[in-house]
Amino acid sequence: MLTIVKEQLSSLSATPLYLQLADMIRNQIRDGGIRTGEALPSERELSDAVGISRVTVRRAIETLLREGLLSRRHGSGTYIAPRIEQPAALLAGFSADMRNRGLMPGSHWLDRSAGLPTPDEAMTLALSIDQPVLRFARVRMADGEPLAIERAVVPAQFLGSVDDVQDSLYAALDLREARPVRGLQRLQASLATAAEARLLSVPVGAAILRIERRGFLANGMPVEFTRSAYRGDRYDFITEVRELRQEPGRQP
Amino acid sequence: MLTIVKEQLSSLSATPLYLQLADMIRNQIRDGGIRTGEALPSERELSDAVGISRVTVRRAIETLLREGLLSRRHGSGTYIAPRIEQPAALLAGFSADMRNRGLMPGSHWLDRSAGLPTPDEAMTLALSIDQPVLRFARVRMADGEPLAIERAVVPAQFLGSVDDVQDSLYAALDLREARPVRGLQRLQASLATAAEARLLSVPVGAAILRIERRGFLANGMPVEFTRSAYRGDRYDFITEVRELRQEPGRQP
DNA sequence: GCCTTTAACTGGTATCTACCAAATTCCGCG
DNA sequence: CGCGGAATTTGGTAGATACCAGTTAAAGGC
Repeated sequence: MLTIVKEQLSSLSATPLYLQLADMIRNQIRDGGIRTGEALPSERELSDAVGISRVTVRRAIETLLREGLLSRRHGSGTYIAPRIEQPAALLAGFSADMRNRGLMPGSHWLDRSAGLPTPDEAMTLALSIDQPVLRFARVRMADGEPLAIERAVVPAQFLGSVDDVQDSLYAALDLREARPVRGLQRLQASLATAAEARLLSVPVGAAILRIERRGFLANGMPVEFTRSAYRGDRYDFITEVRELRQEPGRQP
Repeated sequence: MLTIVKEQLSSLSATPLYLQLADMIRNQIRDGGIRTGEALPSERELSDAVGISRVTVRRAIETLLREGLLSRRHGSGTYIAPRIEQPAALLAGFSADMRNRGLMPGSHWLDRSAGLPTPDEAMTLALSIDQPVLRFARVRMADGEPLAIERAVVPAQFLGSVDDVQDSLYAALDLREARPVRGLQRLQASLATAAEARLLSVPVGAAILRIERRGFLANGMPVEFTRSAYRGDRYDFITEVRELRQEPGRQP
């Protein structure tokens, strides 16, 4: 049973009502107040139980649908979706990714410098070849063991100097309000070169997962171009795919 | 300049108005009627140009925002997002994936049989060990060359018999209205075993991209468990990542 | 001339209302 | 008792309206 407390919603708050309601429902789902498969109260019930309009209730439900927490069936009701594991790769940087997996992130620097873009970097970052970029190359560790080599290139305009990046590139971009909200990643299986093998302490010819990521701002401007090489024996990449049109589902 | 033809919208049509409008705008963007960066007419303008309410216009725009075609700025306007390539892996089966890449899909069967699930198959498909499953194993080809080995397992309840699957597994599932709408994929780099090397005509120890996919219905029921081995030298996997909260973007 | 203020845009949230369409429930007929 | 069909309940779409909140550009004052 879902218990919605009318008094917890405030139209004076800065956050919109529909997000407040969404949070409320999300928390109750997380805290186990409602079992999976169980139905939510109908939109009309919710609406006048909480004293907000049905349209607003629907908006709240829609955000939760998009997160995959609920599923709707026309004519039947709105149900709590079965617990699903979150894909690890939700536009998280390496540090966040590792923490999600319960591992201790670490790194040591290979290179941190300013310079000019190579032709293909200029191309993918939509720069002219005289606009400076910053380069960050690190060996990334998980629980003290080398896991990946990461080489990031960022247009200098988005970061003051290379020293702004201490632990996390994304944290530094966040401060400048230049955190990417969208990314395109390319994954490929390959073999370790001699240099990579040495840095990752694996034999030459070991399996390597190469990930190339481009990060974009909301307006589409590219901010990040990162090429990584992950140890194939220690790392797997989880991703979620959906249909574009998310229509109401069926349920027996 | 965007030209919206009022007469093309019909409230009699089966598809809702907001989707009709979204299609209309989407087509004009694709056909290059409007340049990237350019602003759409304001919601109010659109609204009374087409003769539909602003709420409906907003719904149309929202679906295009989610597809990444538009970006909105509070107080400023709605803009065409810069052209972005579509991620190939949009819950497409192998055949559709290959056609997207401009390659001719093909396959030859290794196995097509009914049986009982192994313990880990039963686990991931949420079956008991006495519920029958169908197995499909194929070598997948692109333009006549072997590209991947694909082994799919589907609970028998979702397909009549193994003969229902001719070319495409997804087409067969579609007919029974059991097409997955959501999938979780796990990618890992690895090396070719002797058996794989023979089937894919690569040397033993070549780079292999292993993809494990679980497909789910809208209600969360698992319908598909597929393990594939792709040639690392011929295949790369493209994926898109987003922030959960998609808020309006900034633009200079 | 420049800077500040103000007014006129823009999208963002929220209301009430009406009706359509899919599922389910209930009831009466055979 | 079983089945079919009507009534009810659920979500889905669409409208008109009001006001709030950022942005931008024009109007005003210095």
